[in-house]
Amino acid sequence: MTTNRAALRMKPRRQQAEEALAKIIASMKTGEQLPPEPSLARQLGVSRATLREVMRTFVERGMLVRRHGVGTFVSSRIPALEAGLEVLESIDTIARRMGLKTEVAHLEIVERPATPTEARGLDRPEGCDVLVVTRVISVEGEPVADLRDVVPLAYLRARELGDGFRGSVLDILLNKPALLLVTSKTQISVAKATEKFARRLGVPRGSALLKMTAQLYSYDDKVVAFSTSYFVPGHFQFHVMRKVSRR
Amino acid sequence: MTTNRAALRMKPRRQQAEEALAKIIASMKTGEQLPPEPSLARQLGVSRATLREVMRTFVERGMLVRRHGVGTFVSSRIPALEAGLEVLESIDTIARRMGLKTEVAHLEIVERPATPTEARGLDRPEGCDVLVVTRVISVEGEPVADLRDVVPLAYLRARELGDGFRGSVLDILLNKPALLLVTSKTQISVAKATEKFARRLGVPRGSALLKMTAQLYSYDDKVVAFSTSYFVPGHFQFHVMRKVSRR
DNA sequence: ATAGGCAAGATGTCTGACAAGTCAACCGGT
DNA sequence: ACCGGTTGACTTGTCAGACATCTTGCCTAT
Repeated sequence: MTTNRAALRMKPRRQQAEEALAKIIASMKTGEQLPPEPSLARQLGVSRATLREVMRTFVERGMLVRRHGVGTFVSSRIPALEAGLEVLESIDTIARRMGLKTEVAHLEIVERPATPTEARGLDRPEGCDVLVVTRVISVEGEPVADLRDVVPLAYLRARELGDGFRGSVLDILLNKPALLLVTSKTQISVAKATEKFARRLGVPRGSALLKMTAQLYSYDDKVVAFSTSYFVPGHFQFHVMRKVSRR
Repeated sequence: MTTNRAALRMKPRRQQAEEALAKIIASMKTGEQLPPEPSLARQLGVSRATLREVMRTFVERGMLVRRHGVGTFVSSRIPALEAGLEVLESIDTIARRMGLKTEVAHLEIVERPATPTEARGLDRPEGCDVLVVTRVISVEGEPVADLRDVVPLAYLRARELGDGFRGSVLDILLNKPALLLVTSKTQISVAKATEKFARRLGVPRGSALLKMTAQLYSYDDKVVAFSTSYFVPGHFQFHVMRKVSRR
């Protein structure tokens, strides 16, 4: 077999170098200067051209600043993405990284036709069949989020959510190699807790909730999932690193 | 004078190519394939290595997807940053782009020692002298945001805010070439309108507001400004494009 | 029909060179 | 002693060409 499976393909050298450089950056203080490109390339075992492509990604993320004729400097090490919004991750993944335990409550999994709002969010005809997963996520016993994911049946069926379902539809979608998810567009707003949400989240009725709605896009720009989340403030700290518009 | 001023320095070829490629991408449909690198490089008048660095930035932003041995494809054209959070812009700039008029009310400009909270946000000793600018921004007559910017006097003085001050401290800081601002870290949460905010923003007391606090960093990672903003929901739609964590 | 080989064409990487910017040390004239 | 320009070392920016590797589809031998 000449075609090798994606799973056991070796990492491209660029990616190896990227991880290695990330470690180097993490070990340096802010404002410190990196070694010159030629020696850094030798150190990482790649050519200067490849190294420069790698560095470009870090510049794009705002972690490195280059000054022509002077050098390359560590700008701000985004601290291993604590709960930053640049990268889409499931609450479960974030909580696990912070060493916290999550539980699922009020779990409800149904297959039914999409409502008009859901159809619009999915960019699909109204009434198309979708899988709807609703649940409340608790971290260390405290309810922190009310989540609803809507996915067309073509992408996910109810039976694929095994009994070990920990509440993350996203993690399941990410593990379907055929989908090749790329980006998510997340809208941010606020909402007041209705009677129902107040009861489910254990907060006073009318208290302010952080509301996020998101569309998950595959590489060909199809909407794979449409999700609505309500977060109880104070439990998760969301932040986003923003680039200053370049001159 | 052998050293030329930053203002009239020619754009590096990479940046020219970046802008040209952005236009090409914008003119293409999603999923469409780009020309091969060699011909694209010729078309843009740069070498393949430079073109690849440029492409890397678009890949990093999720606008291009590359498949080894196959080609490069247009993924999703982030629609010319409507009010996305990836790039830091002033409300004034956003509103102007949308063709709306802004006004400033309750403007208050004082120089005084920093409060403990402000000092912590600025990562400076408590009581250091700062410039504090507070105001309410209205768009088309409707109050939409209550803003407070805190800047150490070393970076900005009250007298630098001319009489034509349109409410954007950010735009003034961006136009100070010596600062070289790079990134901003913005925390997102919610708050309920207190008596004071309710009156200033013309909303019922206790209604939910979107709260953002941000630190503005210069290239050497000094905090140049610390700002707190309260947004009336519904007037601005904030969203953020999130990358899926790479495998 | 089908499996295997093969070649075309795409991205991935490397090498070595030169261009351009920055900074500091140096040096001559005042 | 001071000031101004020059030089040179060192950095990032860009280039050209070559080869490696991956994917795909065609084409042939079975």
